[in-house]
Amino acid sequence: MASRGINKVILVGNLGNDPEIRYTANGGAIANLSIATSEQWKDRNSGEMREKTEWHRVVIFGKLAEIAGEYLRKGSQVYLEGKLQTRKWQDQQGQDKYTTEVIVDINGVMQMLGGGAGGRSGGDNYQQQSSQQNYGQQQNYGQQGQQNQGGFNQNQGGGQQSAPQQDSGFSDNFDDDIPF
Amino acid sequence: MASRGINKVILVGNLGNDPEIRYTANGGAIANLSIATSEQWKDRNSGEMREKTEWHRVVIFGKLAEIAGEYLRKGSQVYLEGKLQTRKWQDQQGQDKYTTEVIVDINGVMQMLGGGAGGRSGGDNYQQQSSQQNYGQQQNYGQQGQQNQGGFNQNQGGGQQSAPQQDSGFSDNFDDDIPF
Amino acid sequence: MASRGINKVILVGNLGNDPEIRYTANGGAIANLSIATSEQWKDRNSGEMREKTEWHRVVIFGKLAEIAGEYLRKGSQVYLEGKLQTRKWQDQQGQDKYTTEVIVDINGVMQMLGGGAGGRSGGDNYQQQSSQQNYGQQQNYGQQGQQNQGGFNQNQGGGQQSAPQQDSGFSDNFDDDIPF
Amino acid sequence: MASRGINKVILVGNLGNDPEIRYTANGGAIANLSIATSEQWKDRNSGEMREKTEWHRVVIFGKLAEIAGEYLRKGSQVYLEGKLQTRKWQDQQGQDKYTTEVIVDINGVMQMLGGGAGGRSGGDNYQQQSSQQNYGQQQNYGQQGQQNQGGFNQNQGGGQQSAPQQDSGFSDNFDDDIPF
DNA sequence: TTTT
DNA sequence: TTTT
Repeated sequence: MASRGINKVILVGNLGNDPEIRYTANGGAIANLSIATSEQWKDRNSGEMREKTEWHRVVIFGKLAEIAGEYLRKGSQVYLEGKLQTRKWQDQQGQDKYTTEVIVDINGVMQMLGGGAGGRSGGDNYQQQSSQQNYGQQQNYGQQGQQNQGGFNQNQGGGQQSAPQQDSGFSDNFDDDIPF
Repeated sequence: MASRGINKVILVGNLGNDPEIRYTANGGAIANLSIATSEQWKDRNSGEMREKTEWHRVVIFGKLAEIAGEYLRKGSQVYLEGKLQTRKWQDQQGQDKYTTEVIVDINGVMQMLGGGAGGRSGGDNYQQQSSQQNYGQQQNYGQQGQQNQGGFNQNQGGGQQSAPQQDSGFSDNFDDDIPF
Repeated sequence: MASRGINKVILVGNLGNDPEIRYTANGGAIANLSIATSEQWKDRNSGEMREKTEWHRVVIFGKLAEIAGEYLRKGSQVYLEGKLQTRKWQDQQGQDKYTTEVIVDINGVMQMLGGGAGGRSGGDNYQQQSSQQNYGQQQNYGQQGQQNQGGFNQNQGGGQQSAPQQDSGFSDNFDDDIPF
Repeated sequence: MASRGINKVILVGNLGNDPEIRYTANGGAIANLSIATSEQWKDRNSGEMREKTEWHRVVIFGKLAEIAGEYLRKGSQVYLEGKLQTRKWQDQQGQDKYTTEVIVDINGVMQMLGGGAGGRSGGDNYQQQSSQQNYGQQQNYGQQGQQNQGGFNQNQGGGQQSAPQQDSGFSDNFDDDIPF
């Protein structure tokens, strides 16, 4: 997982809608969130307060996606840490379009924050651990040996299926299942 | 304000106590916060969940300190962005002691988050300096106008006194007023 | 400048091209950068190393834009801190297009890093506004004149005492004082 | 690895000395770094430039520690991402002492940056992956005991399939594959 | 103790 | 289009 560069996004905002959850052929969860952050300032001419809201498209993978689907609702406040990714696609007219999203994958962080409309108050922070490229490796986490058994798979869900499934999902069916 | 290096801390946590507010001779506010962040994990041997709480000493200056004093309470959840700073001091026995704090000054960010015990739900994000007054400008950039006159002082409080006061406080009475 | 939410991007990457600099009618500088970050990983099936590069559109305002134009070149490595912003525009066919950019404005941070193709090694970190030590400078913000018209130029380089003083230091003596 | 709160430190700075590397009984590497970040500003009274350097104690675990030991030198510039941790200890007089460190563990990030005195220019970013299961371990680092004795070696280099495989890739072919 |  |  060596990389040249840092590509990090940190958002604290509220969901504009309930999360949209879908699954890859391999059972990996993917959650799409629309997150609002807003800024207010006093207009220098009118002296009135103005506000601008920025909407962020967030795509969450794996266990975090499941948690998002279960606990986040329209209005929920959430902390998210991910990376920027731009994907190209064609609309119905065959026109090239580009969409930039915040990807919260196995390296990302999600923390539910209190006070959202639909959210549970308080909230836990989940970190998927390990990195996107390591999927294959995570697969075996806790499978043998003593150490850390119960490590990843427990965090990630049931019977060490979760991460692996997801991984397969990503590598095998990525093109078909995920629209970016 | 050129600098070599980046020194940034980002915390999301809860106050262990009400903020302690004090003022410099020049009226600048200083807030001391004790912030808890905690981590949970499953012990690999026992399989039990374990938890560790880390306590952070946070020192906030200026307008943000005033806001902290007014709106944050024991239990409040808050987002903070500041920098690390270690100061040396002597205890009563003349022993050297070092304390590392997270400094949230004019470059820092504070955002109250919903759901804290004492906190107001929801919460606004305050950034001490500059900034958002200029957002309108960015949109208009190049359009001019007299915009943002009164910029900083408006952000910082009344009659452009705030930041200046604070500034004086820091430069003139720093040694006397602030114990680090 | 209260806001609900945090919208923060941190990038460390290399410029794909020389910065493109332009100026507003009021003399405010704007720099457009194309920044690459890349990830490498070992493919779990083939065992081969794979790499994916992400390109980021970065727009820098004000004094930082001037510094970028002067010191950054194709290949330079840079640390950037800004916010996400998506703008809508129409192409020649009148089709709606959306572009997401990383905005490095008066709240942003830029630090040149050593080792880039075109960059000088070493490098200083510039933060557009103030910092704790700059209190005195901020002091005068908005106090007189048409300051800050034209977006950033006044905050950052105009005739004021405050930030400008500091800025003058940078803009006037940059070549002499700063070794990169 | 659920947690309440975010505890994140981001540093870009230079090493004041060569890294100090040690190993746990289980072969896990631990690197201690002393990292400088500095700020400059123009004194508002004297008009002179002033500078303040902050020194950060950084403790790196696991594979990243090995890489630090191999590639970082006094003067090297590095990007680090970790968490704050304060530990209590007694000096020879039995006095309680507290030391706050930046912990770069399996959730941390390290990226070597170009231009350092001892560093090779360029540099790759390493992310250890995986997570908080290791927190308990960090407490024991170097002391051994049973838990995570060896710190990360199990996660990162022991007999497991998962992460270790990946790690092997890096440790075995590092010199050949990675050009820094 | 670094770096500029 | 960068970098390694």
